[in-house]
Amino acid sequence: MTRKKVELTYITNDSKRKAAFKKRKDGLMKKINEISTLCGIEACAIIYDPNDPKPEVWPSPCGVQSVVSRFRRMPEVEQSKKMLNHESFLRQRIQKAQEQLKKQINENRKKEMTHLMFQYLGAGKIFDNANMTDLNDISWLIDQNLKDIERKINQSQAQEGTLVAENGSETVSGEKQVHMDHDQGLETNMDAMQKQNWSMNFINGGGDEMLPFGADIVQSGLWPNP
Amino acid sequence: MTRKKVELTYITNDSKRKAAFKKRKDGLMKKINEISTLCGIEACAIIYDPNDPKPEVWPSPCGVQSVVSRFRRMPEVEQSKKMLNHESFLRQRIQKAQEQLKKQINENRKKEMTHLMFQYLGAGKIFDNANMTDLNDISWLIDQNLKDIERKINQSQAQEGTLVAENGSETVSGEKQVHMDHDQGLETNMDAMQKQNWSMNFINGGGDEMLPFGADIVQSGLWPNP
DNA sequence: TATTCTATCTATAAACT
DNA sequence: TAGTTTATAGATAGAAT
Repeated sequence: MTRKKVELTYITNDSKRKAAFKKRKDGLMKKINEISTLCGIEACAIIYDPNDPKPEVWPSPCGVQSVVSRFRRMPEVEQSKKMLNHESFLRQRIQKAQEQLKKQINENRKKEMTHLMFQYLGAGKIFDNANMTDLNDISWLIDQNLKDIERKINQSQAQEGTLVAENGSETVSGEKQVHMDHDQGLETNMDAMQKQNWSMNFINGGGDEMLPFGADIVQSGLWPNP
Repeated sequence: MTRKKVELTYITNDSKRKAAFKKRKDGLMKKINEISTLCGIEACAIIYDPNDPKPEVWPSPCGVQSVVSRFRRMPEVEQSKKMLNHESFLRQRIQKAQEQLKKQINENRKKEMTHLMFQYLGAGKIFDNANMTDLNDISWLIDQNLKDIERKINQSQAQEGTLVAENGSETVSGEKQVHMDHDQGLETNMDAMQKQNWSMNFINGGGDEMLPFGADIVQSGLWPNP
């Protein structure tokens, strides 16, 4: 019952294509009207229905003539300079997709390492049979988590500063406090999955800096070079 | 915290307008690309950023030239014939809005009358101090409801036809049955609102014929005539 | 200022009339 | 076939970075 994600290819079914055309043409016209009004810019669109020799245009035949002649007045060289044509449009989209993919790979790696980290911690084992890359990443991950906790503690201390001072005690160093918590965590026998959940929570809640790994995977031939 | 419904007027705030322009231009280009691919049609768009003498075009300068020259080859008279220009575009939108308004007014009237009807029924009063129009509408409403119930009874009888015949008894007339139910309903002391809910349920569930009232209200000067 | 994020609005595919 | 309805995919305003 879930609507599909619209595959971007020619719709072969005649009636469906016709229906889609009508809807999308209307939507497009609405959008052009909106951007023109909202942003006060000149724009036009021309759309040909293959079953009809007369095109649909916006904003009006005269408006189109005006925009088109302005377009034609410009020398060919200028035209192709900074313009967004079909090719650069596709480049743009590919680049965006690459960036998204990169992010996703990074996210996946992060989760993987978090999982691995707590497997080790939960089992009370030492990191001896993990490979070098994993160890580096886990190390980085732990550092990030610590920094995150420090940041949060500093924040809450800033908020409760007056309260602490009234008790007459010195403010404890955020960093020391954190390391103690972390070490204690190593000794408990909490279920690994629970820990992971907790971990994911504060990772997602805190800053989401880019991990240092997996950043160049997408450059290795899957996509054409821009 | 709720996002506003975007008022369709020029955005005066410079940075907001610029941001909106970028987003909407990208969206528009994506849409043109999609309709062109999905429906296999020729189309082009030209958009001028006032801060940049070079327009953004789709699908490419050459593609635009091609579509534009095809457009220009057509005699002026033909151009303005069946085309959707700015004016007819606005007409279309106004007409749509009018139809929606008409529907909404009708819906409101329907609910109002249903409410009124059950106020009377619930209080066990006669319809003596209601005005003529209300009485007509309530009457129509009741008729519709009765027809709806008959239809449903006929349907279920058609389904259970064999079962009834096996019991050796004659099938009771749907209409008679209905009237009895309705009369009994008049004598009970059910809470009026409960009845209304019940009423709304079967009204919405059944056929939603147009009520005979309120249909011409929007014609009385609020909107320009198409 | 530009980019990213997210809550919300809008477009529209699919089902139904 | 064309219009209507409904639920989801997609666009985007406003906030955060």
